[in-house]
Order: sequence, then structure tokens, then C-alpha cells
Amino acid sequence: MSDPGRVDLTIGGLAASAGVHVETIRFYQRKGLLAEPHRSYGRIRHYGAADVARVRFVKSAQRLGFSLDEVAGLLRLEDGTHCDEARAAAEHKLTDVRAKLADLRRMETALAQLVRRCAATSGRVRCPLISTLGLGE
Amino acid sequence: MSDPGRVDLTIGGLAASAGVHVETIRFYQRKGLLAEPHRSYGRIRHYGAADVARVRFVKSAQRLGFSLDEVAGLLRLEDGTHCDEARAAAEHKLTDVRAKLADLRRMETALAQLVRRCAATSGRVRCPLISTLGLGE
DNA sequence: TCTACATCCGTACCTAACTACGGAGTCAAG
DNA sequence: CTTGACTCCGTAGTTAGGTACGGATGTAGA
Repeated sequence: MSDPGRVDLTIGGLAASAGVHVETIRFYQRKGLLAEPHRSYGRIRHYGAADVARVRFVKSAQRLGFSLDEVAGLLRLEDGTHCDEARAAAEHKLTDVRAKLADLRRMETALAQLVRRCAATSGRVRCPLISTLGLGE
Repeated sequence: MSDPGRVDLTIGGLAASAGVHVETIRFYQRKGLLAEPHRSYGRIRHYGAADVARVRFVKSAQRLGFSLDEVAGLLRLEDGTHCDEARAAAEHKLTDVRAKLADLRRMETALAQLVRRCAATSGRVRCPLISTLGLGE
């Protein structure tokens, strides 16, 4: 029996599963965002489910405004480090994340208001979005 | 009296007030993120407080993962458009913002847990961050 | 075994978002 | 009325994050 729960993907399969191109996987490998995978006979890379999750994480974190260097920092926390280093890094990221949350919440409120006002009116509307961001500095 | 509440800045003043370089202002101008400002005699640009807020908004929105094209879309809402167009755009942005909020909230929880665990332990820690993102797809 | 398709690698190229350069015009202080 | 800082403009260069290319090798199905 071939262990049905086990996932074995070649680079193309990983790319497809994670929704990126093959070249992006190789690029992340070079950047150290993905560990060197096990390679079979003909030196072909083999990946598992954890790699799919990892690549998806990178993409999601980017959407949230993290650079690849910052994502690398987050992944180091995931991979495990000594507490003192990890704590300092995590606290720093936490401050950053909370600032983003505050801005996004205010943006959400403003957008929701606009949608409501639009439902009621049918002329021109203005949406005071600018004032929703950057106040937390 | 020279209207003390009134702000009059040249491009260098705007750049300094908004925390960017002069060239960035000219770049945003070309991209249409900033309207052509009033120009005095020697065709020198003059800006007001609203321009400072606008540039700051662009920078903040970028931190939240919006591209300049997306920021342009948000600014169009701010500037005012007809309700039907505005509503569709706002609803779309709202979905996007809410997805980001959900991801960030889960990331916040995970980071806060890590910091707490770190305060208690003093060995190695792992932080299950990967599982916090991208689940809302 | 032959064929089609995937993978290997290095290198070159691409887009977004700046950033720097250089020569000419402007302006306020001395 | 000159000097030094600032502005003008177009164009070229840079960095991050991929994306594409192309020749060689691997590999699974008819």
C-alpha cells in the first residue's frame, strides 16, 4: 500500500497546487523561503503538503503588504527559534500587524458607509477614505 | 493678513511633509494619483494640506498591500463618482479589505500566543503561523 | 524503444515603483 | 546682481519580485 494520506509532488505539481509558476518555486528556493527538498534518482525535486501550505502562506502574506524578506522572518518563527530572539521578532511583527489592522478597520467602515449611502442616494457620492489611514503614526 | 490656516508648499515642502522624495511626487503626478497643482509665475507647483494627506494615504495603502493602481481606484472613490460605479467598486474593495482583515486577525492571534508562550518557556518555540493565512479562499 | 512531456540549470528579460542625473530656469538673501 | 538653494523637465538606472528561454536530461505511456 502506498500510504494514501501522503502527498508527493514534483515541482510542477507543487506550483499548480499552490497557484504559482514553476519558476516562482525555484525563485523561492534560491531566496531560502523553501528548504531544499528531497531529490530522487535523476535529481528531481519532491515536495509534500507542507510545502504547498508554505508557498500559499508566502502569497497570502504578500497580499497583506509583507515583503519577501519580512515573510522570511515570519517563516523563521514558524520553523522554530530560541525564545529570546523569537519573542523580540514576534513583538515587532505584532505591532506592525496591529497597525495594519487599525487602518484596515477604519477603511472597512468608510467603504461600508459609502455602500450604504449609495444604496440610498443616486447622485454623486464622495467617500472620505483618505482620513481613514495613516493616523496611527 | 495672510490666512494663517492656509498651507502653501512647493514640491520640496510637500515631499518633506509627506515623508517621500521630490521625485516620488512627480512620479505620482504622472500616474494621476495627484491632480495637476496650481502653478505660480515661474510655473512652479504649489500644494496644500489636502495634497499632504493624499500622499500619506498612498503610502499607507501601499503598506496594506494595495498596488498603485488599486490606490488610484480608492482615490477615485474619495474624489467622488456616480453612485452606481462607486458602489460596485466599493463593494469589491470591501470584500478585499475584509479578507485581509480576517487573515491579519488570525496572524495577530498566533503572534500574541507566541509571545505569551515565550514569556513562559525558555527553550525553543514554534509558531504555527502558516495555518493562519489563506484559509479564506 | 520511441515519443511526448516534465524537469534540470543558468542566464536574460520583464513590470512596478521608484531614484538619480544633468542642464536650464527661478528666486530670496546678501 | 550674484550666489546658492530650489525647481523645471526628460531620460536613464535601480531594486524587488518574478517570468521566459533554451539546450540537456529524465520519465511515463503506447
